[in-house]
Amino acid sequence: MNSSKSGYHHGHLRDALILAAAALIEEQGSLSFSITDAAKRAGVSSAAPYRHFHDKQDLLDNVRDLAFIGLHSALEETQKNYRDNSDTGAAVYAMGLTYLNYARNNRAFFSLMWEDHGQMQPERQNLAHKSEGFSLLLSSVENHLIQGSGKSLCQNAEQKALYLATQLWALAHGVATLENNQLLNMFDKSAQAENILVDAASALLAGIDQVDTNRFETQG
Amino acid sequence: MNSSKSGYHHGHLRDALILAAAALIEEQGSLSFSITDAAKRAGVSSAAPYRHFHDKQDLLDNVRDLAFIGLHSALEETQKNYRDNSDTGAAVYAMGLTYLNYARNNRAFFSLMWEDHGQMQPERQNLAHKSEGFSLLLSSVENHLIQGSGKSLCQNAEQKALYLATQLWALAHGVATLENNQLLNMFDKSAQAENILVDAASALLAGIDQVDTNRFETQG
DNA sequence: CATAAATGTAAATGCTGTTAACATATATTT
DNA sequence: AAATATATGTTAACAGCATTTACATTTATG
Repeated sequence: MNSSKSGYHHGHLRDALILAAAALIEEQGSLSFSITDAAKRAGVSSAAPYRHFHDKQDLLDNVRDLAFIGLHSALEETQKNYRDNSDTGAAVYAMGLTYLNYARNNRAFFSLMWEDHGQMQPERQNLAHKSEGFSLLLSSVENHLIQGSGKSLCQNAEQKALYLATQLWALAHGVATLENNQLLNMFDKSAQAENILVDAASALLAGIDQVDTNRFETQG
Repeated sequence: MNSSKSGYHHGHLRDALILAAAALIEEQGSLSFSITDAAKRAGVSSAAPYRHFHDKQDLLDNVRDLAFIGLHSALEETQKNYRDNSDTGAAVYAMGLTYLNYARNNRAFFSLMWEDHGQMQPERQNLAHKSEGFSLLLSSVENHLIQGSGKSLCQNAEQKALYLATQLWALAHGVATLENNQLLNMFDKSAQAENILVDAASALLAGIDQVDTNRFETQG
């Protein structure tokens, strides 16, 4: 398992190519790197990658997996920091802010994670990674709802949490996406993404009991 | 100004290329059409487009303009339909739903409009089109705030409307983007994009007076 | 140790955006 | 109307790209 056993065989080419691609994406801020460049960076010829990946999309899929791991660990860290905090709402906001900050600090990765760049096959979606991140947000929301109601979750409360978490995700995703494309403060020059996200999330958490409870009552 | 004056000169090649590109984008659901295909569809050689567009991005910029016109007229139509409706909140929701429906019915256009596909120069952004659409949402929000307070907008109310409109835009954009990438009901299978958007927007409109008024009071 | 499998290389293919040299139609000037 | 400049088309070429094929070399296996 040496790095360069012979000078001919690489030893860790698969991993090296994923890291090379990730580095190129970060540096160039876009997904339009070439297989040739990634191979060059790993020190092999431009055909070598095809021994480890079916095509460029396959390589990108593996970079995407890496990106999801990064986001997931950031969310996990945030949730850990709020474990003993009695302000369960603040924990929910913090999850949203972590999402926003990840998007800001990893623009191209964030785009790669969520955007369907033309020809994504369903099998390549990797639902596991996506659901793991959402589960963390969901548990924060559930924790907050328990705190708010004074009792444990019951009846359609689980569905309520699921619905609220989806709303919060959509909100955070919109803020992060617009911010990343330099659109969010195009009109309101003084607006800050963090404020917009937290204020809107506050309204969502505050409004959940008033507005749309009926949707869940009348549904079962 | 004939369609084909001589068989050699096209007559309306510039417009024909924009329409051909738009058609290819719609058909293929992505922006990865080739100049050659667009030229072929317009009945000219693959080098002819370069007499009318500096490069492919220039052609895409013109397709984007077309897409913005489509969204703007849809929003304008919706606003017109709610002009004499006393339910000003419903008008705001309708603007969001129009945005969502445009995104659904024009996936690739929607992506082209907002996403920075790698190398967008600031000059090519066409701020006018973007701000025109936002202005329509903003006026709907202002109208709702006037209705709610019983008096006309005063003090920092304009800024409040700007801030709220930005929040609503981010929300609608997030819902539309996640929905277009088949992510929105990945976890909550029963969730409908329309419900998520309207319910969350309701909470935003309901919560604006309670939660973050202080941000505007302490700011001036 | 022989041989199969894995993993590298070089060369070729076809598609792409783009440019250069050239041809023809249209507009303008005399 | 003839001469000429400009606009707009063509064909042929270029480099860069993803990908494949034929071949070479190293590693693993019986």
